[in-house]
Amino acid sequence: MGLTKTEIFNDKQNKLAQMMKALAHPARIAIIQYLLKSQACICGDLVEELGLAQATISQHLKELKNVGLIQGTIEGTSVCYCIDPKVWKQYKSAFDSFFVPYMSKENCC
Amino acid sequence: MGLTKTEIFNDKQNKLAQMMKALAHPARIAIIQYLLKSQACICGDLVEELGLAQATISQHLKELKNVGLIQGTIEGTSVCYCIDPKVWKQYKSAFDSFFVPYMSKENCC
DNA sequence: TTAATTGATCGCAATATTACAATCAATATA
DNA sequence: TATATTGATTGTAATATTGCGATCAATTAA
Repeated sequence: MGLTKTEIFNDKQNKLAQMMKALAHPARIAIIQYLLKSQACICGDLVEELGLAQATISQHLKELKNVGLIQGTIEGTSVCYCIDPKVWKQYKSAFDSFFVPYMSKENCC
Repeated sequence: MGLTKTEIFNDKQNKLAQMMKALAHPARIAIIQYLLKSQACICGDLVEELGLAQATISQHLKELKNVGLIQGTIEGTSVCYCIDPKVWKQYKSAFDSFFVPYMSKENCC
């Protein structure tokens, strides 16, 4: 156990859940917000910005990279990270189509 | 360890991460989608709909209840669940304001 | 070449999550 | 009242996540 039964759900559900999971941590939210704001590419001064150890930040960056949300390019000894606009747009539209408006019927709970 | 350092992030970041986490499982995505579609309140025929054990569904429902996304009202022996439109709207707008459009600069990664 | 800087990776410890069988509590039916 | 039905809760096992120190690899500077 401890393992999600992905096989009983459809692709969209699994993908959306994975997207949510990628952002289900304040550090990763903060990283994305930082990259959104400082449009220009940012290397690991995220370590200073957020108050987490370098190894921890590196791990969160890896997770964001794994889902394709960010890219990193090596620049000398440092690595420049930035958001992948294409994937970001995919996320945006996936979330948009999930969050349809909801009106409860009167006869409800 | 194994514990998220919430104190170093701001309220919005923590809250948004928590919202993402609440939906970071295909079963909970499926439950919400089911409740969105069958506007009318639905009890635990979710157990039949999804292929998970009753105890597991109950646990996922509890998590969705904990964040306020759904409500349950007892109706005889069964419990009727439905989405809380107010909270749903809050989620919608929180996600909307996070997913701002992103244009990468040319000089970027 | 040697030393410094940067960031990835490994290994560990602590906690969280997922899933389920078994059981419990409450209501409904016979 | 006795039995069924429904769904919550408990306990347990397996796996995942979070965080960090230590180390490693690559590049840069001296």
